[in-house]
Amino acid sequence: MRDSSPAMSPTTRVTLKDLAEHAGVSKSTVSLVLRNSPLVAEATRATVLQSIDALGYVYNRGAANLRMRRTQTVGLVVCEIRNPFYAQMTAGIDWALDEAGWIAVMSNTEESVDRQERVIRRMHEHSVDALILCPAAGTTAGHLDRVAAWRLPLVQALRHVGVETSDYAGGDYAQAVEIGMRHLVDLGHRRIAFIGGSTDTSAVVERHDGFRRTAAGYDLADASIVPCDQTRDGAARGTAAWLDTLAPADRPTGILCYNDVAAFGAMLALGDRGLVPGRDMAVVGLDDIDEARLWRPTLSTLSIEPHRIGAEAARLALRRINNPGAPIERIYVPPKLMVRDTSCPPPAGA
Amino acid sequence: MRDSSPAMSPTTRVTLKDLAEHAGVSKSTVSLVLRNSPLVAEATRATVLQSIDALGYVYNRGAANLRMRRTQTVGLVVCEIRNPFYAQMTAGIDWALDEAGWIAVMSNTEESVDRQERVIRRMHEHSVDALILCPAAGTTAGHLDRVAAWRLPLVQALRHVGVETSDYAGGDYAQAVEIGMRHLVDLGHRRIAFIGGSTDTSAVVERHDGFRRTAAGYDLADASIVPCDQTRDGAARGTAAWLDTLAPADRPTGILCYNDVAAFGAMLALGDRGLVPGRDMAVVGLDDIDEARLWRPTLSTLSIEPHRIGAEAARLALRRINNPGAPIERIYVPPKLMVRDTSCPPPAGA
DNA sequence: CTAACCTATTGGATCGATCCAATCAACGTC
DNA sequence: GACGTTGATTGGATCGATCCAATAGGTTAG
Repeated sequence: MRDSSPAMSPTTRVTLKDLAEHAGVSKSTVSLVLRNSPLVAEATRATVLQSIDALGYVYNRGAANLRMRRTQTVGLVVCEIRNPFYAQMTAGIDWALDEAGWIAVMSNTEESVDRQERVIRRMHEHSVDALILCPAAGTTAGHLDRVAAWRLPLVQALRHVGVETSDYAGGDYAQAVEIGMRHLVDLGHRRIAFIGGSTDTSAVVERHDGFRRTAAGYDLADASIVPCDQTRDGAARGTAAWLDTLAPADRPTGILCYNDVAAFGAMLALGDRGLVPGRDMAVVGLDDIDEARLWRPTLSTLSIEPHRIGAEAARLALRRINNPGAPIERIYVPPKLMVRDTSCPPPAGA
Repeated sequence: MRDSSPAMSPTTRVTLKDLAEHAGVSKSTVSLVLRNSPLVAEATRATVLQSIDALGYVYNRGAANLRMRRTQTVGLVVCEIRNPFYAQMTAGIDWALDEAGWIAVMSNTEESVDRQERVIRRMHEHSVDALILCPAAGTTAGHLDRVAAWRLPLVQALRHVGVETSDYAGGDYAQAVEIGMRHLVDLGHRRIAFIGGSTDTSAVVERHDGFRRTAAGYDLADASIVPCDQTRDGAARGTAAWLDTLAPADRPTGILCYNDVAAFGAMLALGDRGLVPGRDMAVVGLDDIDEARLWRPTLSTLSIEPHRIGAEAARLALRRINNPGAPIERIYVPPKLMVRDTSCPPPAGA
């Protein structure tokens, strides 16, 4: 729809007042039409709607926001958008906001707390109605007090620092480990190892504990944890060193890995020792990154569904905007098992 | 900094008027201090600054924007944020905007033109000062007319539909092909093939033409194009079928691929035929995705530097906001050659 | 005929900043 | 002592919407 009134001033925007004059009603009435209030008569509404597209009017949300104290925007602060995980989550948030007619003001912190503090303040200056935050590494609960003092609704996503004071949507890693373990047990494995995790961050502790707890519920011959860095190289070296300490008969028949990247590292080490993943040893990853289904052999893993987590986070944000006093809500999206090539029963000999 | 005035009303925000009363000056003066105008006396400025943090004042950009007709926001419309390429570009845009004190209103279109139209309008309603757009597949020049009619500054990034009417920042694919070719020639190769590209989209034509043009400049024994789908599987099948038609002596000694994903597919086909990439045949990709440096053998490729392209796009947007009448600017970021394991001279026999 | 009660519409105040012309104080000059 | 000049400050209009109390017309009831 091009602007059909060529006489219209090029520099200034068409306003509600212009519409009112053109339609021969008051600007209050025009405003009611814009918000499709049931108060206006059908005939009047039609006239106004005609004027709207005759003049090519565009709603000025900024002006409305000043009066309404609502911007229909949500601030989204991501710790690292280049990480496909967070990109997926971002897509999920954007999808859910778009459905509701909202839009996100976004910023990437690159894991810098300073930058995070800066953009959060900037977002508050822009009066976002809520904040969805993946806290940068090093964020403390104290940093979030400021947001609370502003009474700015906050939802943490995928990561959190203290889940007591704000809504949260994330993946259920403990359950993921549990499902992965059950999958291996169901395939007949009784000697299972967990590869990866050397620090004592919450992410590591959660998985190790999950592994130990689940292992205790089954009658296993072995359930050791191989601590190592959860990078490709770290897992490759860690797995290699550990395998070399074991007699073939003592080797586990299935391994569960900290994440998919670690799983690829572990598979490298297996390959070097002539062990074929999915035949000589079952391997299960965690995350379901793209490579998991694209490489050969395809990797069995647990999907954390970051897209869905993002959609849930957006839902929580909108909920809290509409009901600031609602009780804190925490959502742990259940993981989904993706069975692929590296799933197999224990080899016949074992 | 917690709010130090506990008596302050919890529901309403501190305004410039409150500051004025607290500091005993007029709101005009406070406004001047906020924009650090040289007009105010040093002593007055100090008093006002004290009041600012005594009351925990936060600037209301929405209100200012109504008067100034500037929001200090840029709309960012991405065709698919889950594609790491666009995620990188997004990070670059965000980085450059943050440096300048601006912020992005972001939305992902998932390649839907409808959704794109919707969010662009929404962004205009929010009065973004400029728009950075990676057009969704299927976008026509006509779609962009509306933006032009609104006089909303537009920058296209990474993709474009008609580069005549708006600023643009993207990668130089033709030059990338040229550099890749020269790299192979410098290594001693005289039989070179190009793998991938079956449609006649601009992206394919640009690369095929670049390949032919560059090939013509060298004295090569062979420079064939192997058209096939640029997916992993497509390139694997295409490469396999093509190799099987050739006598070993007629085989090229180096291949250049449509992109890294196609390169991985081609390497799969090579491996199946007992050819080791980086020893029996040189392979060069294009894009430099993460997998290129993470998998074994590591893949030589050309980096398109999407992060830098994003930063350039942001720069163009800010430039045009400040100078709407400036001439159209088009930026083609030069590709960077990443030499890795798959680079090698032709095998001794050839 | 008037009161009561809908339904549809409206004028003017308001949100929180900026902008501009006007004012005020202080000082030097003739 | 009147006047111009410079520097600092201010009141009030303004941006473009919403909100609210007021009102105009029309119908029905008593």
